[in-house]
Amino acid sequence: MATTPRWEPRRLSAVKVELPEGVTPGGTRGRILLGGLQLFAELGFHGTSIRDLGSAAGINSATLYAHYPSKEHILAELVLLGHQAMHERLQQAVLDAPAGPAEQLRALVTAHVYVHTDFPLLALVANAELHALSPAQAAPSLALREQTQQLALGVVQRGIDAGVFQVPDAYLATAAVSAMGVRVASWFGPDQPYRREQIAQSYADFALRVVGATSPASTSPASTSPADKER
Amino acid sequence: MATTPRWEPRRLSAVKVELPEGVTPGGTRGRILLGGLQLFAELGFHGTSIRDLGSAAGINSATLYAHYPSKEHILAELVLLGHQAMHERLQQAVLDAPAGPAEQLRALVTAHVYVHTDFPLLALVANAELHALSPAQAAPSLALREQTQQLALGVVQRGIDAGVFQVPDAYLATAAVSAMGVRVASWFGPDQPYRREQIAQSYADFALRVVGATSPASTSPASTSPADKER
DNA sequence: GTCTATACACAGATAGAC
DNA sequence: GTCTATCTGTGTATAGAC
Repeated sequence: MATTPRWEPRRLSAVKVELPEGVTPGGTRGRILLGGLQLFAELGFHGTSIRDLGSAAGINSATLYAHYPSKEHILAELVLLGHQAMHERLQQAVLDAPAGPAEQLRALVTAHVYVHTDFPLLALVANAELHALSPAQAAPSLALREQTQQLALGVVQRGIDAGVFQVPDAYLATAAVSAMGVRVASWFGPDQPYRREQIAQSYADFALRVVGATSPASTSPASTSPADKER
Repeated sequence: MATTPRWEPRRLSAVKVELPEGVTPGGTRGRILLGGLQLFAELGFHGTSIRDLGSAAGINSATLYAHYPSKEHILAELVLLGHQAMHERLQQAVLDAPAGPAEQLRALVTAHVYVHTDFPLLALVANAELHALSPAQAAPSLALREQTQQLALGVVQRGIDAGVFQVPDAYLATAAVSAMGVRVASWFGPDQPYRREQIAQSYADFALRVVGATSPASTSPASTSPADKER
């Protein structure tokens, strides 16, 4: 058999297909982008054909080329949007937070979780399909990623330097905290019992515990319980 | 341009391409499996052609079909090997550990990190390419995955029930701890300054902090620093 | 901008000789 | 088991009419 039927199990729950406010282009270009978001998240870049993309956007595959010069350009735009949204929100979170390292880390992790709960498809595509881009197309996103990582690393390092975080290595702690949030995009959805606020608060508590925050800026040492338990 | 040249940036550091002891078949079949491990990790299942697989194994692409009935079967074997290795090692770690929840969680996280540092390619393929398998081919791996998750969840829950873990929700804590280890496969390699033992110990410390272990079974509250710092 | 039609490289897989 | 040669569908992308 030479064909590849589409029996692949869904990679994500039934999540709303949407992009951050104000960045979705209007008209056909917007529909192409949203279709690409869903398909790339579900089947991967190489698993998605331009005919798939055309169908999802309600147009013939040839019409795609009136809007994007290649399939790769569609992915590149999505990956960049994802990295921009991440960087903007984390940077704003730190800017809006009180001055202490604990408060800033809490703000950072909260925003990190929210990006992954609010735009799980975009986060997944930006992370998992970045490797399918050419170096030139990936470069802007990689630069943003580096900046975002430095932002988080800086918060942790300043907490250590100030003596309010008790953790031997800033990088390992940052990597661990970052990993927690990234993974949320893989399981968050309407078919599980946790609300976004609850996950964000719990994960912020976890992060402060990981870095060994002496007087955690937590609302309570235990947060809340899930809306309903079925796990 | 209708062709797709292979300029994709590498998804992983230059890691040794190997499978757990005793599971690599001999001869050509083994070379096919190892070649598939490298290629699927680097380019993804859909990004790898059967001609790529043949070249990597040093044979003609047609010869593949004397060993596997389809390209998908090669991936299926790799994904299953990955899930088996994970489940066996985590189960053994818990069995070998002292009885307390803190000691068991430490053993679990240590083993979890080691699987990801010792077989990062296999862990990546098992996690990231599982979705490319048909439901029938994915089923055994999904069953193992479920068992492994229950193993970890059980350790955390027993710690909570025994009153030695102080965390409001077992599932969120387990998901967070699991995420930390999974991500290690994406950055561990010879080009970074951390040794596997150091990561494992730090992450076990992090895990005990996340669950709020009262008297942590840690060797020290601070573990060690990296061999050399360049992060 | 959108379509139909099509070009042409490559995909997975098979036939049959050795 | 391994090869050469080949089948056939699908891939990305383009040409040209409307």
